[in-house]
Amino acid sequence: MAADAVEQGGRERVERIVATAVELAEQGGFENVRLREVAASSGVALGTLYRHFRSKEDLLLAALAQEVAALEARMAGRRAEGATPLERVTAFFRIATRAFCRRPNLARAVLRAVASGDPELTEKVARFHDNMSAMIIAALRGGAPAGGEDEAVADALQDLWFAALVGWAGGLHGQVVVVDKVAGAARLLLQE
Amino acid sequence: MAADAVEQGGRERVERIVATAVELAEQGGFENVRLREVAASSGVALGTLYRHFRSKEDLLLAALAQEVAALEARMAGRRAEGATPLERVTAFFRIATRAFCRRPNLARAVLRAVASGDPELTEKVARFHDNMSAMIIAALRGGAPAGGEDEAVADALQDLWFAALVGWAGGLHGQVVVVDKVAGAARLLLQE
DNA sequence: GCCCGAAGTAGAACACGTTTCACGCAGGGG
DNA sequence: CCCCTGCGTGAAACGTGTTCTACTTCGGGC
Repeated sequence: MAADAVEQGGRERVERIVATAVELAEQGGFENVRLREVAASSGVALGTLYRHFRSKEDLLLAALAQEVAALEARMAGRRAEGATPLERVTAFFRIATRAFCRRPNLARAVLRAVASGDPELTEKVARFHDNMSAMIIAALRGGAPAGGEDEAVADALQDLWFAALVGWAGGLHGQVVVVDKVAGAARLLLQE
Repeated sequence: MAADAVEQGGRERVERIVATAVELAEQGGFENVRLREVAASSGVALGTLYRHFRSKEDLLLAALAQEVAALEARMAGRRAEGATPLERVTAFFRIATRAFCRRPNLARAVLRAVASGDPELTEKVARFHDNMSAMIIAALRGGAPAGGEDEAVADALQDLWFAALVGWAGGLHGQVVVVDKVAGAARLLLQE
């Protein structure tokens, strides 16, 4: 194949596919990501799409990976703000929630992919989970201490966050409630 | 129409439909619940099925409602076992988890329906949530006390349970881990 | 006794995820 | 040089959720 520069838009196929999927998901959520349209809009054949992604959910998981990477980059820059673990972890979830919910339709679509329960995707979901855990633990320990239950607390908070987001996605409650739920649980968990 | 007794099997259509869906879900999970087959197997037309249920997810939610009702009936009979709130709530989640995971394929299918994020189903999901909350709170307070944060704790534990079940459904971990996650969080939340 | 509307039926039709097939094209090893 | 392999293409095909249409049937109110 010709040099990358000759590719449409200069980006690799996979990148283009994911970008198109994100765009469609932003506009109309999960159902709006029609794979024929993703393929056509990315200037790619349907078969090519399926060569790189096992399923629609898999494709949306790639979008999630992008978002997590962006969040990681953002968190890497700053020192954790807040004097106590509770303050720091609350601040982290506030940022993460805002970032995630900024594009509601995309968020809902991605959430649905994560919750699909497809065993093919377990590994990727687990990777996402680990990345989040690392960030949460980093927020809990801001400086040095490293409490004994950090992992357990981080795990619980992440699960809580996920469940709250699913509730948000279904329209059960607003974005603020998501943060409040996690923050409230963190307060109890950290006994402050 | 003739008296109910003349209906096939003596059960109403809706009952038969849900029962068939449960059966198919037990055997092969979400994808195995093919609506044409549900209809045919229930001795009903496809249109009838859609007159009673908005979607496949809606149908599976009805199955969930059945399970919750069964769990409620079961819990209503016994007095909450355990001396402390922690013991009681842990026992409750052990029972609930076992009941839910007894038929893994059905459980996964139902979970997927709950997590679909369909706004049409929000109300039913909320009702399910409320029923669970009531049972959890009842377990927390076994006799009298009624701690101030009971609702918050119950809510957190339910969310945690849901997230853990999604992880279980995806194959991330076993049934035991589900109970352990909830129990561990309960231990921290209740400060014991 | 008759009519109406609700619920049911049979079956076609549509949309979209997914699979498959036949083929092209480039690059690298023999 | 030729073939082999891997990626890509275009299009057809399949299965299944969902919708639609035309027809039937039943029970209750006039």
